[in-house]
Amino acid sequence: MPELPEVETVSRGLHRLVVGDTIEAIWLADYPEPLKSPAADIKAALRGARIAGVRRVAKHIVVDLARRNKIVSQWIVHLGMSGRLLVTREEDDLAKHTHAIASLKSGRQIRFVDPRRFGRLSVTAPGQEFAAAGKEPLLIKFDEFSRMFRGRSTPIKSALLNQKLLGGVGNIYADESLFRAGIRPRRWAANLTSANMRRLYDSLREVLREAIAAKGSSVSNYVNASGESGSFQFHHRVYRRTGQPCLRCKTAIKRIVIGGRSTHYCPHCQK
DNA sequence: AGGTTGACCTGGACGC
DNA sequence: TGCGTCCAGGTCAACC
Repeated sequence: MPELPEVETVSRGLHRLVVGDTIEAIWLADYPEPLKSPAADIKAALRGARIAGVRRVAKHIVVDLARRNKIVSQWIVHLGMSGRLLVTREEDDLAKHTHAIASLKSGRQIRFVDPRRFGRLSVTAPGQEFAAAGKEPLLIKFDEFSRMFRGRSTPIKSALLNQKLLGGVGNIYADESLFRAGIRPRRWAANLTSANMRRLYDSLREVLREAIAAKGSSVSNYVNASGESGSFQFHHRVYRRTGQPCLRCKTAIKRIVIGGRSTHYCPHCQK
């Protein structure tokens, strides 16, 4: 479900709601799937820790945990396809598929809910884990962006989704940025001209910024930490618009499969 | 080593 | 109502 703009929205909301609060207790469901770290490690890292901040790295939510004013560990949440991280009151009804609950000193709770169980929870030492991760699309310079895709024998759509290259781009924003750049998703990354690269770089950053401003896309159940939907789904130009007229030229939007992922594009506007 | 595929899950939409 | 099929915002391990 969540790509960079949705994870950014959840992180900001969580930060606003819980920064400075202290985790008093942690409950983990009695099965291992969502846990990338041993349950005992997660409990030990969270219990008694103060939340120094919440931020986003690629598609990960990182909760900085402090003891005696020093950040000593990071709680890392990946939402997978269907994960939600919600700040609730203690007495609020428990959603089905709630896998973890952190109870806060303020009386509220952070709940991790994830029907499909593709999401993951882990804890690491500060600074670890992300050294080898992909570059942030909103921070990377054009030269490096361009160099990253040069010589790759794979469709540009697949390269955009490769989290070892860029971190945070998923299926919606890959399709939307390729539409804005006028590039066919099946074009090989290696065959893009530098003008193509420039348009893709600008389009990707533009669509991500607009989506963050709209608090993300809610195509099925995505909600932020307060349970509110985003609105960027109303601004999608190709994603899940198969058969509908292109907003620029009226040609029917096509759906194909690239790397096992649904891919939407305009056969007239994208070359 | 880089690239591709299928497995991992639940649930909603749709057709019969 | 029910049953089958297809689809869904993402990764990974296992293959070539």
